[in-house]
Amino acid sequence: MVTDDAWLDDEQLRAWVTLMAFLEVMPSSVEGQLKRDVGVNLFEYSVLAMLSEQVDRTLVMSDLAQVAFGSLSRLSHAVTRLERRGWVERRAGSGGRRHNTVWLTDAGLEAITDAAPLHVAHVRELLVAPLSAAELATLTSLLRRLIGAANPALDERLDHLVPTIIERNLGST
Amino acid sequence: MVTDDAWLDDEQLRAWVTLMAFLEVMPSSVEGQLKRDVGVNLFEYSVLAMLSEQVDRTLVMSDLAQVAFGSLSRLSHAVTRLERRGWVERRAGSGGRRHNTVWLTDAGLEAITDAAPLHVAHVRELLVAPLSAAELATLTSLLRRLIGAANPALDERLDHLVPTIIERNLGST
DNA sequence: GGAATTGAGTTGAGTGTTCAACTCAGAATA
DNA sequence: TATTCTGAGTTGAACACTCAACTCAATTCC
Repeated sequence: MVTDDAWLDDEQLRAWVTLMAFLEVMPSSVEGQLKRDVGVNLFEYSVLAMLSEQVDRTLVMSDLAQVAFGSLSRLSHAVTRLERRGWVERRAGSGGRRHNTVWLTDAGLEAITDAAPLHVAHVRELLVAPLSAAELATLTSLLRRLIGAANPALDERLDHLVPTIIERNLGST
Repeated sequence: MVTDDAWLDDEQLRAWVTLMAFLEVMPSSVEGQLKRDVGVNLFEYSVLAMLSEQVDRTLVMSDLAQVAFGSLSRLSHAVTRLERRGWVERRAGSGGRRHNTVWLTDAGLEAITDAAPLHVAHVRELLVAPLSAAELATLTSLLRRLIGAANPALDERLDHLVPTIIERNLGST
């Protein structure tokens, strides 16, 4: 049984079921908090957050899609929604019309500034508080391994992305 | 900085970004495999799988919703779709009309039987292969802690659910 | 310098999920 | 026995995401 390559043993099945539950519960908790407190979904929040960390509050569409972990199409729809609220604006990109950029408006900056502490508090409850520092580091490295198996391209991009986000973030504290 | 309760330190932020990426990549990989190979989404697959592990291939709607980690509404819509394919049927529940049950048809059993090996192979690649047995156990317990923080009710249900699924599953090998 | 190609971004249709409103049967209360 | 209440399930509208088709500008290639 244990050596049966076609099925999963107890421990593997336990892991899989737990992961299923995790994938169900984690996003819905985060989305719930953001919907209630800010009125945006997680992806829209990421878009606003990534823009706010930029000195000129501006990012090229395709770059923004990468750092927010979404497709270009998804971003385009999201930007349309955020535009309707007056939180971002589309602008012709510098250096030719080949690139479109998104700019975070003053209202958008205010929105994300108000939202961030609430969101961070929730993240602390959800991810930081339940685990010790060592456990958190362990979790991060295990998740990275799984990301690598599922999507090597994204995994490699994370090598650059994560330090970038962390570095930018230091300026905001 | 490190003691600032309003923000996240580097390691915490790294963990959060990694988790965001993980929540993006993991479901889409699983959904992709199922869509391609079986033509169902993950939730529909779970519904079929949970029914197939039942001796009478039948489950009450609300119980099925629990074990497949979805809301009753979501399940109702999913059952409608699966019904259209002839893979499940709604039946009046035993003992009064208070409970509706879902029954896995022969065609549905065949579909899940064909699908399972492909799905399991993908799970092995995604979750089992990249980690050692010890790491997998560690991951499971860390995820459980996070589930507990996000949704204590589900966490408690998992205490009963996981052994039940594992036990049923033993019969199918 | 015209034609095909490529890359960035948009759009609309189709699909699945959520949310709130609804139905309906069985229990409880009077 | 009528009335209210509760729990299970369904339904439809609103919304977000995906996917494929499309536009348009910049490049490349004869």
